[in-house]
Amino acid sequence: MSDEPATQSARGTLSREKVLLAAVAMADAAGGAVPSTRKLAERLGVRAMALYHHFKNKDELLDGMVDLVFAEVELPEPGQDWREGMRLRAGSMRAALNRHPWAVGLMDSRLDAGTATLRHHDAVLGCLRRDGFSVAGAAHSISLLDSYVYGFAIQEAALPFDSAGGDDMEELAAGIMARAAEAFPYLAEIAVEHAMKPGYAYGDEFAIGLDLILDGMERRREQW
Amino acid sequence: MSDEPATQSARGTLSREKVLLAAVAMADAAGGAVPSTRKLAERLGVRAMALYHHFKNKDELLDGMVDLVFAEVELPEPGQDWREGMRLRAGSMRAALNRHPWAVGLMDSRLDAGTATLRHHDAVLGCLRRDGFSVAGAAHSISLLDSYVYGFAIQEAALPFDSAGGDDMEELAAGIMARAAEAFPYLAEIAVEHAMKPGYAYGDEFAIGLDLILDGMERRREQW
DNA sequence: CAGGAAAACTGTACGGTGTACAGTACAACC
DNA sequence: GGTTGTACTGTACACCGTACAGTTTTCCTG
Repeated sequence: MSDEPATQSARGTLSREKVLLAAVAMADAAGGAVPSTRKLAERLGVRAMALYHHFKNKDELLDGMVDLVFAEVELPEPGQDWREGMRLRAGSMRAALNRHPWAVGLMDSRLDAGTATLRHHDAVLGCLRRDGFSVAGAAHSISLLDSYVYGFAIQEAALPFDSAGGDDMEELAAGIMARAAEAFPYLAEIAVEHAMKPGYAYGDEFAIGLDLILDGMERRREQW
Repeated sequence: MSDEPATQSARGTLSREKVLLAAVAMADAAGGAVPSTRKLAERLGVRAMALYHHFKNKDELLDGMVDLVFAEVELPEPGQDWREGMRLRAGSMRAALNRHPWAVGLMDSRLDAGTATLRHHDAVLGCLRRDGFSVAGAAHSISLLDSYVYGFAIQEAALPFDSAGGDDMEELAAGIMARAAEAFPYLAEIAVEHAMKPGYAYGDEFAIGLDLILDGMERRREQW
């Protein structure tokens, strides 16, 4: 609706990068949904099929979008202590997945890693290897850390309320618990005594779990 | 194609449970994709719109499918040691997500937990609470364990080769590394010295990470 | 047993999706 | 200045979820 190509040609208006940036912006705005090819094209002032000159198919476009998310993640700097480096990049990765929640649902079906993704993993591996982790130890560490970060992002995305806190949740918990009554006593307990407490925010759990993992890595660093 | 309703009515052929079982079976068979309403209906000898008498919309059907996956997970038994209970249910959950890989991609958008899901979480919480974890400690533990299991399942699902091992991967790693050349030295190192070793299977990482987490929980059990 | 209401199905249709295929117009090069 | 390749457009297809309006069949009630 914005700027139609009218009858003129729109040659030169498109490029891989411009398409990806627009797609990410639209997905962010839409909350959790990747735009359709037609909507994306319209935003770019172009017809849907024009996209297929820059991407083999939609899946390749999704690959590119996910790679853009990885490109946003802060990587550990060369001289940095492994523990601080891991904490920073885990937090940065989580933040990126919170900014782009649509990426979480895409990750399980992405087969081709982009170059930003490869650079990301290479940097993380390097930080560990340079600080005394063996090859196997670094592999264990990355599998564990990535699983934790992705899984935490899934759970935050699935939360029906804002994980930063607020009292939207009290009514929700109350509703669930009313339905489930006393059939699930431990769930009721945790809802009442933990999640409904004033200062509660699920997002705070991230650092707690991450610290446990980093402690365990520290302890195993030499033996792995 | 199998048994069309011809001209007669197909009354009584449907029920929530039958629909869900068929949907899960079809999704499993298809690998990673949930069936369309039409395909699902055809398999049940019914027309697509008949499904909407048992489910408000497709999302509610997906909720039910995910709940069925949770129902398959073995729960810790009442008298069981927390550590053994957690290990068993984590392994069982991972196995269920491997059997039903389509569920992994659904989890980030499920807002309404089914009763099997609630029972699942209640049982896990109970196992921890009965063995000395505080309410907060149990909350930390569950957040961490669930994140790890879901995240690991994501990574297994995203793997372009079978995580149980095999040499499909050598060619793949070779291909990637040929493209990436020496731009990613640490990635190259881990590919050659770790992932391409004869006995390697990514799935083995699961137990290693899980043990680290359980150790950390043990250490924090009293102080949390 | 009659009749009417509720429940479980069918038929059709609408707007949306990804994308195959065949133009068409412009840019660049011999 | 013609040829060739590239980047776009137009049209069309099969498929998707589902709204809405029948059509049966069953079951409850008088």
